[in-house]
Amino acid sequence: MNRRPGTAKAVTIYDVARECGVAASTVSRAFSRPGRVNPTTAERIREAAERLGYHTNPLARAVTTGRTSMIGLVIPDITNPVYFPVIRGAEAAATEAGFVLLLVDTQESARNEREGIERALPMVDGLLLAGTRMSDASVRVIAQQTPVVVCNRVVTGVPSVVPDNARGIRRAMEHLGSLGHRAITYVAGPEASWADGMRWRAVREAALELDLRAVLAGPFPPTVSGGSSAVASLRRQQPTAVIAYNDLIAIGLLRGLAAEGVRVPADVSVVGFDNIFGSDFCTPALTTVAAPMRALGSEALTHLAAQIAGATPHVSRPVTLPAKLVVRDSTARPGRRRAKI
Amino acid sequence: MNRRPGTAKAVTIYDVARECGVAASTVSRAFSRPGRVNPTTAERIREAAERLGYHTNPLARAVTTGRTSMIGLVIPDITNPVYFPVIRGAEAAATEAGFVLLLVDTQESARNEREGIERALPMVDGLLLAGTRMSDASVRVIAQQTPVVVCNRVVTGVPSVVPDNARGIRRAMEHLGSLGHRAITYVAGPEASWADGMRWRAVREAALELDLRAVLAGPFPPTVSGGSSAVASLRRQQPTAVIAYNDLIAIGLLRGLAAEGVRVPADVSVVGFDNIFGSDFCTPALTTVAAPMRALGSEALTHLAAQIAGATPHVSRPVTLPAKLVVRDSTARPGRRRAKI
DNA sequence: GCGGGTGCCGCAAGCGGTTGTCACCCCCGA
DNA sequence: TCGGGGGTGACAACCGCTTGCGGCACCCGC
Repeated sequence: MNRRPGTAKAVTIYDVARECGVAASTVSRAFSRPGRVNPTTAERIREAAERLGYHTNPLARAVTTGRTSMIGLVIPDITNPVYFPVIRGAEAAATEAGFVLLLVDTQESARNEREGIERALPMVDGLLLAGTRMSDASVRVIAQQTPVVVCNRVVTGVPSVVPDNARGIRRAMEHLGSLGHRAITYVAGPEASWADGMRWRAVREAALELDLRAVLAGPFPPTVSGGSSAVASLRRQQPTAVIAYNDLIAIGLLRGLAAEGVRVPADVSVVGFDNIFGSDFCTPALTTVAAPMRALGSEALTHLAAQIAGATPHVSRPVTLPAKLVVRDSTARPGRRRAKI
Repeated sequence: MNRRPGTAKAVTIYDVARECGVAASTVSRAFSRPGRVNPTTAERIREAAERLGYHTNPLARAVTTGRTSMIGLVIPDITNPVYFPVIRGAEAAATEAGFVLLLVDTQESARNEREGIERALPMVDGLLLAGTRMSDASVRVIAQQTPVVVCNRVVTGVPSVVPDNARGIRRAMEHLGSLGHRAITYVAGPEASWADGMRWRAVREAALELDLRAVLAGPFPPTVSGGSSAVASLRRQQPTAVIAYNDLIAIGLLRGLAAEGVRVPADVSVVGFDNIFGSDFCTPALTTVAAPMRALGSEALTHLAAQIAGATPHVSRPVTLPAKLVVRDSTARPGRRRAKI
């Protein structure tokens, strides 16, 4: 460690060893493999280490063991509120499991993602891919090089943890159906998104089972402004109820609709997806399908840690966490349409 | 690198060296110190490295050089929307400068913060403290061990980058004053917060200069529910205008006020702080003091990188970035009070 | 033709730990 | 009393890369 002048040189196992008259290897073992060294010696070493302020250097350890105790967290857009709880969940589980998180924000770019992963790869024990934009094949390639868990998407052959969106959508459709809506428009997110395909399919299936009609609008960018811009295209379809790809779009919809004088929920009901920060204090408060994002993060990380520890990854089917419908103020019985939209 | 069975062994400088008949040290130099080796040899090496898929192992490098190319990003609460843009800014600047970010979420706990920093310390080249909860003295202690930049707070003796909150508040006070408000209540955040003290002081000073009256309410937790709970204590003071410690409190205020039938801005104007995600789509849209958080993050990281590269930290006074007032719908002329609050 | 630069590259010693191997000691049982 | 075995701890090699030092060519000028 070439510390800058003025900063003390880090204390090493050799210092500790000298201090209490044992070999460096004994010090090493005292920490990495307790039981392999006499309890009293170990105690002496531990005490000396404490006194000297010794901390084992994770980097040096990593060179020989190949294990860094770091996990790469790959996020498409750290600015997207959906990911906050998953980061938090992952962080908590990581410190719990003795790992530290390396952040890779790819800014929604596949190139950035590739480069970021490449840069992180040599220094992490595993990768947590939260909403990756890569192809299934690419993910599988990565997964062959290092332990990987995918979060919020399923890639066959790679351990995945996802919310039970189908069920959440089913609940939303039931809710809308019971309110008296006959046709539901799904306002789609980005085409490349795995989740989008999944959700649209779930909407169609639920529609079939519940004897409703499913209509597609979009795709739109999964942002507030994307949602606002969707209003125009909705004008043709005159829906009484829409389910948006996510809350960001739903909120954009709310704003765009309000700007055109369309009342929510009186004129049109809107359901969001994700229950993000803010979905409760927009106007009207958004009815939304809530996935347990925080649990998703921690669950994914726990699996990853297990896999790193040597557990064989469990890939037969994805870990599924329950999603629920949060009913708030943006849904109601269909009213007399004022044909304004 | 003890890679798990099934994964290929990483290729090293020795492989590359053998491949093109030079010594390993030459390969090393070809990458770390171009110019120190013959251009044609360097090219040959680079080409062989490419062919073999060689990537220099940052960990091994770190062992000898003591430089890891990692920067620790310490965030009190990753779930707080204020930090998203600073993370984003820091991330962008980090990759720009060839660093990677180690995330330390302290969950608002000083103990977590201490432990997290301790854990991160041996593997980072520097620390970016965004809104730390530690004491000035503790921060200075850390800063003696490793390069540190503090973001969104000033610690004397340690390089800091902060928004020009005083000026933002001044603008807000002017705005409120020109609307006709005579007394402004500051709804305080956590007492331990540096920013809170700073803001309250700025409110008082601006009040003095503008011939307004400044009133203090609080402290309250800097959360939406904290803001809601502040409504009760506001009832006594009957303010016509409040400035909240942050947008979270302001939004809570909005909701609590609405629940009691108090109209914003007709009965009371509210100004927030931070311009977080959601402050534009709450109802009414929040007038708020907007700090350039993203710039804060990137600026702080840039300074940190410079410091790591050997620049002497510039601590005489904090780097100050402009803040501005975003006027939206939550402020208006004081109306006839309905004495409901 | 020879001494002295200079440019390029190899040697080997680390950096701070980990770990396989082996020597040693002590205790126990025969 | 002696042999064997288990428990401890030391030695040294090694992980992949960096770097000080020095050797070797080659070129220049006198």
